Amino acid sequence: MNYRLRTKSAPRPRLSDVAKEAGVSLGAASKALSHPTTVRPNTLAAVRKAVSKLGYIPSESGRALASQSTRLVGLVVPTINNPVFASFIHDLQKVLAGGSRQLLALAHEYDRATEAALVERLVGRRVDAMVLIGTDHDPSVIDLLERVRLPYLRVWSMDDAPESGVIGISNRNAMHPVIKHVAALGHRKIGVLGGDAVSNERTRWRLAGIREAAQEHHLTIVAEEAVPLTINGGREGFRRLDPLANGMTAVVCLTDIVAAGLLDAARQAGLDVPGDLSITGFDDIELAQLLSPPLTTVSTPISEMARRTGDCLMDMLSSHLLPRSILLGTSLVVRGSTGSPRTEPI
Amino acid sequence: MNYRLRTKSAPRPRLSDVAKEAGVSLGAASKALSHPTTVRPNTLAAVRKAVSKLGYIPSESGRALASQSTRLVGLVVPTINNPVFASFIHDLQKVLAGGSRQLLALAHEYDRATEAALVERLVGRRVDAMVLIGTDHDPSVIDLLERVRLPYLRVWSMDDAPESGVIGISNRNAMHPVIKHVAALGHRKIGVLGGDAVSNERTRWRLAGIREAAQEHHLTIVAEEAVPLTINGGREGFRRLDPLANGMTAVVCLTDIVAAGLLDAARQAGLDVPGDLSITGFDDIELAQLLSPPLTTVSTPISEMARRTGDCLMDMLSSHLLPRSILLGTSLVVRGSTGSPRTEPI
DNA sequence: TTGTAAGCGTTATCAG
DNA sequence: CTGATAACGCTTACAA
Repeated sequence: MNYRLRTKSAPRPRLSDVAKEAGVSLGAASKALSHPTTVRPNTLAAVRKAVSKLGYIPSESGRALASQSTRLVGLVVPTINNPVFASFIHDLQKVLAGGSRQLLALAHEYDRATEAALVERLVGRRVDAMVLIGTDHDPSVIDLLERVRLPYLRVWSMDDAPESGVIGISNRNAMHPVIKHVAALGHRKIGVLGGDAVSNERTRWRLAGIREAAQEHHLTIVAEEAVPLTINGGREGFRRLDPLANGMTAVVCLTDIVAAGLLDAARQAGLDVPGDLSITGFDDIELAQLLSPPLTTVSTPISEMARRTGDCLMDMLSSHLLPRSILLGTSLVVRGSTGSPRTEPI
Repeated sequence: MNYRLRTKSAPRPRLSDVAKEAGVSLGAASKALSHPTTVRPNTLAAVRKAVSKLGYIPSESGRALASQSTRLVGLVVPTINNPVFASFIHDLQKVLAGGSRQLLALAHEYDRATEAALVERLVGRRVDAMVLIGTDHDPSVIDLLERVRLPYLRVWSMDDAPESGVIGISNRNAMHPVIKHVAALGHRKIGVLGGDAVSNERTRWRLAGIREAAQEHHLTIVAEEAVPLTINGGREGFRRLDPLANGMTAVVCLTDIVAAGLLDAARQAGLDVPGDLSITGFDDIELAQLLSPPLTTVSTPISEMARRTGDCLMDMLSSHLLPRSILLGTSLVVRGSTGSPRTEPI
């Protein structure tokens, strides 16, 4: 710390300065900038000239207060530090930019109370609309949103199939092809590795789908472990499941990240994948195809989800209509991490 | 689209409603909320009670206009869809949240003009401070920031070693250990794969470091290719370099992502890594250790960068002092993707 | 300590 | 089409 940063801070030009410079009234200047077609070309030109001469940049704060619109959309995600959410944010932001709105994204780190607090912050910021991940939230969250009548969308999961305001996949249904695939390869005893079912609805629904399908295909779920949804969580999961010792020939993971960690630990332990152990993931992040062997996983339409979320938001904001829910599809991507179990020991 | 979203929109309570409910003046209510210690306990209690009764949530718009502070920090990154920037955002946000500020992050997608436009948007939002990636920007960006006297920090690269306001690594120096390592393994002819040196200063400085070090260690750079900094860019890079045909035994990549793509393409082509080709990356993202073979790369202190950036921002905002620049260290992480070149054909 | 009142920088209404 | 003028919701001297 050494140099002084601001001295007297020459005040930034405001709209009234522009108006004065252009020789028009405040109102005319305002209209010239926000509704250029409703003023005379003369006026418009004069205002524009004054703007560039003064280097005027309109204050969104003032504008927000007067117009009751911040042009900000709030988003609360579990974490930004996860490729699925990062790319969702990235894509959504791109759509919103087209409508000259910006995305204010906050991370709750898988904590319900934090999520509720962040939503309140965003309400305080007077965002024009809000996007939440999933449909399972602290009751206070939805209460608040309804009370202040803030348009909101829930995305990612559509398992409980609400009629409107949700855009997402069926986590439950998404697991069926996975289990079918694993069963078809001849596996009979599997393990499952996911997040915390209590706090994570995606884990919960995927688990539900697995159980249904396992029953249908006469697969035995030897163990279900919950770990942090990180690489290290996956490694930890390998230790906890100890697949070989417990007779599993396949582990179904509820995210690619966790699968990557599990795969790493399995190979460190000298297992052959898929010879000794088959592994599946969920999300189909870029990493999945780069692993050795590349990961069999479920592809989720994140970009499309982002695009449709953006479109819906724009619609909601202009029409004040609540959009009908949208169910997006998923698909099984079979790669090298799954195969038939060895019938004989090596 | 079917249900009506808002009806008459009951107006949200404002501070004057709270004041009325609490039986105090507007000013007192304001002070009770923003400077709780400066009012009588009685008043404070009454205001708080009114707040919760009415479900009052202060408007940041109003507050921003009156206090001339949005509690928002602007950040412009190349892309959010890249683990290094995603985790930087995540970590920085966490630090800022501690100071009850929020991060508004925008992506310019490696386009200088877009970056300039985004900075102007953020200035329009009246963010309290701004963070830019790198020191190489359109002149208009810095001009604007200086003109409006907005505190800003530049992070990531510190190659041109400015005295203040920059937090980052030396990309140039970071490459020396890589080249030394490659040379020590016995390589003599290498290829280099990075982004576009014209628009990407990180690529430029890393390239500079490689050239210096290559000369020093008597390595020949057979080819330098510029590709998009994506997995597919890396794959494309493999085709363009065609390392074996051109006599290279190692390719030095300027980011892990690109290295991952190159590695994938190399293995697809049947090459043995590192037997036929050694590969190095840069960043040490999580992916690096999961590849097969795991990637030799340069570890960058992203979390520390984020933490120090956050701390500096807080300091700048409270003290109005421009922080002295900070140079952070990097380190070579040797893993399995580098080894001695085969002296004989197989 | 508390109340009063003057902004903060726009937009929007409503006469001219 | 333009120009006053009143909001918008809050902070902050200043006075009481």
